Amino acid sequence: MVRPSGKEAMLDAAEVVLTEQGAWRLTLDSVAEQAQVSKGGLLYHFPTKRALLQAMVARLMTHATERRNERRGEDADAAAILRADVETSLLDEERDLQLCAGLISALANCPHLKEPIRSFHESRFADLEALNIDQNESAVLLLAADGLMLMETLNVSPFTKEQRDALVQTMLRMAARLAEAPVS
Amino acid sequence: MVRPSGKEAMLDAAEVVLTEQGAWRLTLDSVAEQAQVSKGGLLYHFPTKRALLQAMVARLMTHATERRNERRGEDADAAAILRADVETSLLDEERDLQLCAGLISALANCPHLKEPIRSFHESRFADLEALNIDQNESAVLLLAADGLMLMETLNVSPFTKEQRDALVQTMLRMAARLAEAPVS
DNA sequence: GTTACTATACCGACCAGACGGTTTAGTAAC
DNA sequence: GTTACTAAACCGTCTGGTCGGTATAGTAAC
Repeated sequence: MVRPSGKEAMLDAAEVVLTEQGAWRLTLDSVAEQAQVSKGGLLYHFPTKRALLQAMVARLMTHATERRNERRGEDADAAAILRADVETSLLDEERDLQLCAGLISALANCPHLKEPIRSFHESRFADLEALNIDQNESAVLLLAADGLMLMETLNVSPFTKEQRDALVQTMLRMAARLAEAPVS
Repeated sequence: MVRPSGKEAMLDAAEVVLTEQGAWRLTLDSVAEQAQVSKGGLLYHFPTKRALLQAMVARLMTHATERRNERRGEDADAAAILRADVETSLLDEERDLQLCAGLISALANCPHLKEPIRSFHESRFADLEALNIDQNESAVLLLAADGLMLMETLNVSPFTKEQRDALVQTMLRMAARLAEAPVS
């Protein structure tokens, strides 16, 4: 039987456990079970739990960056980029929300593992500088999208579906307005 | 000696542990130690850990609501209310940030304990309805403040101090503009 | 004023289970 | 022989929770 270097499969399994069972059940045993691998096999590739978490964050941020770049396209103008960034923040799939929620608590006690996440956001906001639009107001708009996403992730969003839809429409309208306005 | 009904002192202790040691160290033992009480004494007042968490959330939300109402004052106009809400979101004390971060992970695995938090936010946004300003744009502004706060809480904020200051100024400027603009 | 009882508040030893991690012995493909 | 595992026992630690007991204060009959 061909072994496709089970590392990726193990990371997949860890994501499944994280989304379906939460951060408190993300144990070496449960990840190994989900990956249909022995605990020893798991620890062969990730010598500590921290190493596993680190690899998970790295892969997730790589994927997030790829997805963002996809959605932006190649030669997009300011309006398209702003809109893409707002839309990318507003994770629509339940799985992504749960994954994000899981990550937040899984990484709560090892702050320096969150550096890739911080740096991901840094590049997001840095990209606004090249855009000939009001950077601060644009950043506020992106922050609002992030805020809504985080509230939903943490399950404390107070909005009904209708209210949420209206908010998203408003954000997209504001994005268009910002892209057209002159730099202040 | 007057007995101050140790319950409040125990909740104080739990907050200290949460801010200073994080959610993973928020154990019955460490709370009892911090409160200078035996574990049995702690469990006498809070029969389960969940009950302790619930009491913590309840007290924190009560305090948060009080603080928000204080900052708003009595007969504030739309501009003052918007500004107060933005400023209240942007927790400036390190302790509040850590407390919030701790809560987030402490409550990660018991979602229904977060209902008081959701309801706190609900009332925040519902108050915008009485204000004769654009509700959606105002909500977007508040969300941006929440987004910045949550990023700082989760320790993934990509902004320098100068960038953050500029963002806050921009939010306050947007608040003033919104309060003056007619309802769309 | 002693005895009997109750309620409140608390102590601290103990327990069963889970967890991260180690170790050992073995397998099987290349 | 190296790489990539399996299987299972095991260790030390920590955790939430239980349980029997204790200290103090108050009540009230006698």
